[in-house]
Amino acid sequence: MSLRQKKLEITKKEKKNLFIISALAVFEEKGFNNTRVKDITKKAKTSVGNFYNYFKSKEEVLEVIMSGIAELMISKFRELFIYFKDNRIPPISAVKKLFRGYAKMFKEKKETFLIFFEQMGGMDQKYRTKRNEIMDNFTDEVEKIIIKLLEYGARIQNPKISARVWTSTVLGVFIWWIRSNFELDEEELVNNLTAFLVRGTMTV
Amino acid sequence: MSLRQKKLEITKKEKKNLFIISALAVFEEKGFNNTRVKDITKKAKTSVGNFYNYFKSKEEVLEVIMSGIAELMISKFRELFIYFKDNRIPPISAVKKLFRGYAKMFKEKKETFLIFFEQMGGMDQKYRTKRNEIMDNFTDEVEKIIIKLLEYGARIQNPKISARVWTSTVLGVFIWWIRSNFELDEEELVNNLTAFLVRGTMTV
Amino acid sequence: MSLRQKKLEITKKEKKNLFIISALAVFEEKGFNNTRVKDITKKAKTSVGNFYNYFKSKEEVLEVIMSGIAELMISKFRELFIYFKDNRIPPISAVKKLFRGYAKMFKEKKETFLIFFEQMGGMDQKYRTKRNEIMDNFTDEVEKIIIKLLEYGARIQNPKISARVWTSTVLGVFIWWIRSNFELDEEELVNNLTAFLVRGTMTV
Amino acid sequence: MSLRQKKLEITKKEKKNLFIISALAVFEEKGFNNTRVKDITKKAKTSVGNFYNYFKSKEEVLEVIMSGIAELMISKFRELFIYFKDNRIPPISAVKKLFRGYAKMFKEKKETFLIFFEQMGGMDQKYRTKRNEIMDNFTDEVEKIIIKLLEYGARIQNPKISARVWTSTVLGVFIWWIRSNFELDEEELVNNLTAFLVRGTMTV
DNA sequence: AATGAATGAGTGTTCATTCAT
DNA sequence: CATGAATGAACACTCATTCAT
Repeated sequence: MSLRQKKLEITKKEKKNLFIISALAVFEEKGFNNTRVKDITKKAKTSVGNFYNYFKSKEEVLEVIMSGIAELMISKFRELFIYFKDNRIPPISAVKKLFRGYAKMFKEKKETFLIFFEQMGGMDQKYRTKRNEIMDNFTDEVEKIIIKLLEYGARIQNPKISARVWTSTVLGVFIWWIRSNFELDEEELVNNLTAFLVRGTMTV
Repeated sequence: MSLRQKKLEITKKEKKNLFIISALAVFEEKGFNNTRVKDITKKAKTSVGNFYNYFKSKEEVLEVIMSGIAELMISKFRELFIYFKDNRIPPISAVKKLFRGYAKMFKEKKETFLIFFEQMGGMDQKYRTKRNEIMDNFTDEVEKIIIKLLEYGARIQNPKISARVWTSTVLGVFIWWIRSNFELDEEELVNNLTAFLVRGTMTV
Repeated sequence: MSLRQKKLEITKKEKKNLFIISALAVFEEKGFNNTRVKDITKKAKTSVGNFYNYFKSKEEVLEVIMSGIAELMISKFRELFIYFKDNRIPPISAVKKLFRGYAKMFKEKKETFLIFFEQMGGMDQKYRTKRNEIMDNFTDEVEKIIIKLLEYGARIQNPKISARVWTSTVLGVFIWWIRSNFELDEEELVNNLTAFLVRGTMTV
Repeated sequence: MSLRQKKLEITKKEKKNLFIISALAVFEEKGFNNTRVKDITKKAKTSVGNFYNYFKSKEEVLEVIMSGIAELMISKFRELFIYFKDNRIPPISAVKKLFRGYAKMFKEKKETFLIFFEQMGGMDQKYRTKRNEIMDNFTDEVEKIIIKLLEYGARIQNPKISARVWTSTVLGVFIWWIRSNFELDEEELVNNLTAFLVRGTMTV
């Protein structure tokens, strides 16, 4: 690949990204179904036709966004799960660190998460299935935390249910936090969530 | 009003209900945006035109459904909150009774709740706002439980956040339960949820 | 035909007439195309279905109305043309008498005439043709006046054109009179119209 | 604005005009209400969707046409009224010149005028009101002729009525002329009309 | 690559007419 | 005769996608 080609490649990627960012903003405002391709291109300050030089359909943008989410949620998790492996960090602190990492991520990608959690269900079967898959995968990962916690306390709950509770709680609370425009102090939120989930899961 | 008119009135209400039930089933399957009025009338075994004798638009059915949900969630809550006022019932039992009541309701109205939680966000601003209002109202009610619980234990959490945690957890878990086709045993779900939330909220 | 049958016949005719009157009122207000059968039956205080016991279509009412107009215009003309045959009445007075008769008729049947002149053209080919036929027939009759007048003065105009001028003028002015809600005094209108048309047609 | 943009601008105006011309032809044939947007685009050899790149509704084409008419009638009048101001031209000749100008205009814009006079009444309240306004404005202008004529003869008529008579007569006769497919010789029509109206209005 | 006019299948809604009661 | 719910064909308008420039 020549230097010239590489440059073009980069510009192309940047342009594609611009479309994604524009799409996210509009989807968030109007919802996927009520967003016109023209709305996206207007925000990206280009023409409708040009959009189709980068994506083969309106749905494709969404798919790109969604794949990003799926990957992000899992990779972030793995990145943060490392704290649980470090025996010098008590598990509660590890949970806190994990939640702090997630809080940061939600803050940065708020539109993406809003679309994922609020809108994806309203699309069609295909997306609902995809969404549930992503949630299930995430719940599987979360189960690892539960198991780690159990090494420190007596289990009293079905770990599957616990994991589901964690997922529902964390995501539900973070989404509410986004919607409230991050009104509540991040540290307070993280502390409460940690205390709540850890205490709910463990017993003395 | 004559007897004949009364009868007609009843039939009309039943017919309207049939449309609502049919609409619910199709919305759940295809999503609101991908549902054609024809799909609804086909399921109701009648003609497209006739639909418009009962509703002035496709959106109106949704609005009727949504108003029903809002009312149902709150009225059910008030009906079940009575247990907290009876001093002979320990609060944990009261919570369990409440969850049992909700489990029953979610089971009966599963399509309605799926549409409410999964699809309403994907529609437009109007519906998102409405959904958030309903959730906020519900959270306000839930706060009453938290306050009741606090009479029995030491508060360690912001009750607003606690209420939000309860709402997110309960709804998230029940929706998952619906989607899993009620795989998990109801009693186990109720017990786990209760233990989790009560323990998470209270401290000895 | 038995007495009972005769009575029924009468009631039927009256009912039909009620529909026609109601239709006229609504057509005049909303225009034929924007009138719903329901509007007509509402005004007639009966049900949609019942309308079809008397007319086989919405168009049929219009046709009945139009036939009435055609007949009325010509029969009125013949009734009033009698003055021209009475040699004791000077032609100018005869014209005045004719216009007075027409003024009365337009006043009584204002809705009918408004529909005929203002709306019939906007319907389809069929009605435009019908309307033109009616106008042409009427113009043919009017030519008889021109000819009578010519016996009293020198002709300077093509009598076909004169007749057309008379028709256009008389109908145009009367329609304007109806629309202005008969603001102008009837006698003044008749006098002016007469002076105008007679003088325009005749020469000393 | 670049050269390219200017060219596009011109093409766009031409295209819009093509739609108007096509619409006129179809409206005239089928009537506004019986014209399908598809009929218009078929005549313009383009697609339904494209129509909506130029007009926001079927009604808008009509409105554009109507505004054109209103303007045309008045501007033509003002253009031709100049003859009345030139004292070397006798008023009868001025009237003739004016009618000649109108005859030409009616010939060129026959579809437009047919739609205006024959169909506009059958639409709804809005259009009837608009039509009457246009007619009233025109009648106001016509009154100026009457007043000019009065400088040459004795007034015997209410000038308001006279103006209305002129409007009704001229328009009625010209419309009939259009419908008869311009059978009658233009010069004869103009002469007759002039003689008729001038003589009807003036007195020795 | 960029533009925006052109395409046309698709959908909510209306309403004349029918029909069971 | 009367009622008004039921029918379904018809139509205005939308918008993702294509294509000529």
